[in-house]
Amino acid sequence: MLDIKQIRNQTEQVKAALGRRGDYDLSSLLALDAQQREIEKTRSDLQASSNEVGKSVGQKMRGGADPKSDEIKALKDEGNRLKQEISELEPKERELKVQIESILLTLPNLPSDSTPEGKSEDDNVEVRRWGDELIDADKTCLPHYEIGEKLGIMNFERSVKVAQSRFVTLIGAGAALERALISFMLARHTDAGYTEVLPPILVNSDSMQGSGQLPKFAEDGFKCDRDDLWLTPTAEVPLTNLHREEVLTAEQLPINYCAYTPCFRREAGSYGRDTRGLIRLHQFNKVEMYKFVHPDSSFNELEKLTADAEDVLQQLKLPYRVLELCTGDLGFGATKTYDLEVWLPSAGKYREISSCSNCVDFQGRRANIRFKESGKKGTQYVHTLNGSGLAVGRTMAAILENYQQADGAIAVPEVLQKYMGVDVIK
RNA sequence: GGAGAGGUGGCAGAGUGGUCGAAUGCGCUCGACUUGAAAUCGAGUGUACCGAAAGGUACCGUGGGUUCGAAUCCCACCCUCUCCGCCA
Repeated sequence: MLDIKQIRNQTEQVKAALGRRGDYDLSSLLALDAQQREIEKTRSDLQASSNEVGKSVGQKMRGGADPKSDEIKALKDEGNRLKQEISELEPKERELKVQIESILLTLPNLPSDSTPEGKSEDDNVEVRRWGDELIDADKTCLPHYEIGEKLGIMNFERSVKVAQSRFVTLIGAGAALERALISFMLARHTDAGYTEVLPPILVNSDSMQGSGQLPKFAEDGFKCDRDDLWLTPTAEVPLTNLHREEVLTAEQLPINYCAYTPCFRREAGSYGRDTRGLIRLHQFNKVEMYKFVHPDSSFNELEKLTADAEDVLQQLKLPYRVLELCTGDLGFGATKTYDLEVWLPSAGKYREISSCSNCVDFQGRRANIRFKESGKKGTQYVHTLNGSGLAVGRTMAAILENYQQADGAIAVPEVLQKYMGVDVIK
């Protein structure tokens, strides 16, 4: 959520920054805000008078005044009159606040100054590449889902029977490889100083709003209606909300979490895309990294977070590139994002496998997560960052394709061998 | 799911209609005493919004109601705990 004060006081800057992402009209928001403030001022003055009246009645009564005296009666009448006036303003003020809030909740975060200009993913800027492509795109290279089905380690058809399309069942070495990847990633991150968390994966609507999924993206989520619970689309949701409505101390920061969770997405609006394989499923596994940090360090922390995600790919010796997202492709809550794309030889292109974002105070304000610096008055919102480290299914896809051997077997990446207990899948 | 108890400041805990944003204790900060520390003593110590400031408003789980006035009374809801039932 954006800061209404900033919108009010630095309107032109906010407009310009939002304008880089799309078309946003702030005039009605500002008008509502001005109205609300005026009503609030009037109401709180009336309230002060009313409190005065109440106090003086109390004083006189204790002083032995007759409750039926004209003096007391006059005060009560005055109190009633004020109450009447206040009660007329209150609903208006409340309504205005609701309207303002609902507009604020739909405004995306402001892009950072360094975020490149652009309309779509085509305008993202490549920052660097890493690794040699193990397999030439020219060479006959099977897509991961064909490899998987041939080896009997994944099954899509039966998953349709069990659930529906866009689900997978992993079997034998496939299931073991997925588990090995999760363990390996978590081990890597905990070594790097992240605390492992296994959070609830059903989350309530307040949590979904706190991290930015609601109200705007309700269509993307799976919901258990009877209970006001949603299946988490990403561990970012429970991790953000772990500290919702809290005031942390500056000494507690930074807080670094990593978490493995299944993730659930409807993938509405992507019916034709990536219909086969592990790339776009309704349910997938992900290891997420998450940071709560001091505002001074969040951009620096984004570089570290991205490096921690890259480290997983490097350990697995998977070629990848790093993109900085342009204004048109930036996620709703993010101010600056690096995407990691892994090389998929069957497609002859790089595919997103991680997204690392600095949300600055956007989620902190939404979820009311603050911190206090000793000696300083008041509180500040924490900055939050999230990054996949990594999407597990897509990592498996990359491994199957990049590590396939001439005989159709899959070499197990060295760092996974101790988790798998074998060095080849055939 | 059934029965009962309860939700008050960082924590513990008092407060059952008025001067209560809230006693007291602990914690924390500053000061005094001390060679230093402990102990002791003194002062201070919530958050948000409005305001240049003085100051004002709101907040005692949440939302409504009664009243001139609500932490306190009434209604609804939420949550937590204990016991029973069910259960990985």
